[in-house]
Amino acid sequence: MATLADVARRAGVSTATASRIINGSPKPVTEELRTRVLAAVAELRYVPNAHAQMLARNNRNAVGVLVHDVSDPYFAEITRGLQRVATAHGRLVIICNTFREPARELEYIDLLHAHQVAAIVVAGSGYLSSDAETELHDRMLAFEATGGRIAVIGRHHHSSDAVVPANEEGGYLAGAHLFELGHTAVAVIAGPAALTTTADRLAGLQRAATAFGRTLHIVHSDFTRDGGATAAADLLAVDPGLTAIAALNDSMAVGALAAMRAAGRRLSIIGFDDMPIARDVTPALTSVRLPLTELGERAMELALNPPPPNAPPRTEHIPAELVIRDSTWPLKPAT
Amino acid sequence: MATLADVARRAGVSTATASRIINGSPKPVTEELRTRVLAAVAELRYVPNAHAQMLARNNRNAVGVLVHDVSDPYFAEITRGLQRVATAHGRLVIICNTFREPARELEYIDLLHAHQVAAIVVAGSGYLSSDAETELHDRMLAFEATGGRIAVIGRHHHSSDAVVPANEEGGYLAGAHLFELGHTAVAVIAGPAALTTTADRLAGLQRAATAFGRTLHIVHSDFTRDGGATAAADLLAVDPGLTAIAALNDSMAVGALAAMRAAGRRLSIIGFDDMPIARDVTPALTSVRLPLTELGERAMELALNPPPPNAPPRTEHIPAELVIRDSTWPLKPAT
DNA sequence: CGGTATCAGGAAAGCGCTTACCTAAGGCGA
DNA sequence: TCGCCTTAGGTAAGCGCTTTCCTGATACCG
Repeated sequence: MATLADVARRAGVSTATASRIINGSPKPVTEELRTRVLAAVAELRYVPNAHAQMLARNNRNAVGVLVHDVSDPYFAEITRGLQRVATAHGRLVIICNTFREPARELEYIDLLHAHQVAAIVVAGSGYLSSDAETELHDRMLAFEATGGRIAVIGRHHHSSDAVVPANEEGGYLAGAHLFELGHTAVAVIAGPAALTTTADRLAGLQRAATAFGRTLHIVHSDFTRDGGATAAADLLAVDPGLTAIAALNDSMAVGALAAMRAAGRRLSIIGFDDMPIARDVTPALTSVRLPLTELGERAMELALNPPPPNAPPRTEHIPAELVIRDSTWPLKPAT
Repeated sequence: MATLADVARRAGVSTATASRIINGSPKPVTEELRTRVLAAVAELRYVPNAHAQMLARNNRNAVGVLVHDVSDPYFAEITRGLQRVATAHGRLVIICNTFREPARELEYIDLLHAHQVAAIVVAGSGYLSSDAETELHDRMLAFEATGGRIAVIGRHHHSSDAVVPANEEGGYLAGAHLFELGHTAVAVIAGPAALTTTADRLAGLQRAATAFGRTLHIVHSDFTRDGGATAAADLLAVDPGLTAIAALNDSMAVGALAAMRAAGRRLSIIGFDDMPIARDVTPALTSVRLPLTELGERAMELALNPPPPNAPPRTEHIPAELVIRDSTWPLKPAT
């Protein structure tokens, strides 16, 4: 591994000069030396050691991202947004996949901290009052105390900058839509009860139910397609009178659609997030749209642009929007 | 930012001792000091500086991954596999999104090199004989020359370890399937002509066409859902006699399905990759399955387990498999 | 009781870079 | 001609760690 010293020796200059030339420092240098050094760099295939640079310069250039699972389209979409703006700022992005294990989140926060990242974006639902969650919060504070920046997406930490998707409002939108169509027997396929995202969306749905004087049949699943399919199958078996289902994300809605097809039933169904798949299933899925990529972009912007000193944490609300397609229709009075 | 020296001072020991205790070195230390140091660590919220550690230890622990686009389900799936085994080995994964720009690939290779990663996995199709491609190859060699390991997925570099999906065979499978069903007027919606993946899959299709004494109508698109939709719409307009379409990935197949629906036409259609969405569209998509997650896992294993010295590069072939669903059917003779 | 083996802990030399500071050589005006 | 300011380049002090080697103290042996 060629070092700067090798380059300097080969070019017959000091490491100081070599360093200046390679980094294009403002210090003037004769053309002669410049070409010699650059030639040495090329011949030795010299690549500077980033760790040494970080250490010497003491600047932070990378940013870390914590996601539950990159291969989940929900996070993939968010990640895309995060990466777009990070790249635009010339930042290296380190993506950490927690595989939905809270313990891994803690590990990764420290790891990113150790790697001197400039900022950490924590994406994805938090857990309702768990030990891991407060522990995480602690570490986030510790990281911020050392000058690092934190932005969270959809978490309920009110000490860091946050972009918060309108989960509750979205839930309301979904519920209101179904009730306005005349449905009375509606079930909700929710995500894991421990997640704040589940809780928030559910709260909105409940608010709609109350407003319309209705009740909801709630079951919990796991936000996956197959989980949604199973939940829907159970629901159809247990509650034959059901006319509509609200799934708390599109993956589960798609699963539910498959289950309904398998059971030969047709219920109105509404999803959440409006992921790309929504328009390609049959019937095309009505969904509560959340601009995922934008969520990521906003969060990265918060993370990268430090707020004025001693300002309170910034919060950016991202509205939800109902996208009506073919999977919901008015309930016809029983014939 | 607390340093080791701070911890040592606070615990009243030397940095050497502090370092040993924190890293659990085998050197024996009195319980007394151990607790003092650990207490200092906790009080100061000390997190070691990973850059300094890298520099001092001179070991490489991270691994880099180059993908065209994480949010593309194809790469998301591969990335998942990569990450699973990297995490199992306790490695930090740095994912670099090239946004399909060859120039960015070069940049990132150097960046990962500079960051002293232990290995780089280059995922995703290469370009047929472009300058950027040979340049990339050069840099890969330079990286390997410094002791770094490289594994490529589906690229035609025969100097590094590689896992190669059976693109050609898969193409043949797709073609043979369509021809066996009696289709004669079949079109192919290919990816960008410059990509090796396109070329390989196409070659297999051509081989099948030759074997069955048929010809193919080929159009190039961009591997995206909307690109596929546009291409299919054009195809339907230009060539009304078409009875089957082979799309070179599932995204385009899904788009084609949508275009056909819009045009009120029903042709047999076959996709490629068997991504999760394939079973959820209507009709469920027949597809040439490539185990994407496994592709990623294999590649990371190659990258992490160095081969015996001076052995030739290893190549792992991953077979393709035809998954027949509802989107392909026998051609009924025109009535 | 001297000598050596054992042990806990510290001093200090790097790891590869950046950069503040210094030096030597010209160039200039007076 | 002298003194001083540029200018081009070098010297060396870190950045925060790890680790080799060393020291002083204690234990153990004959």
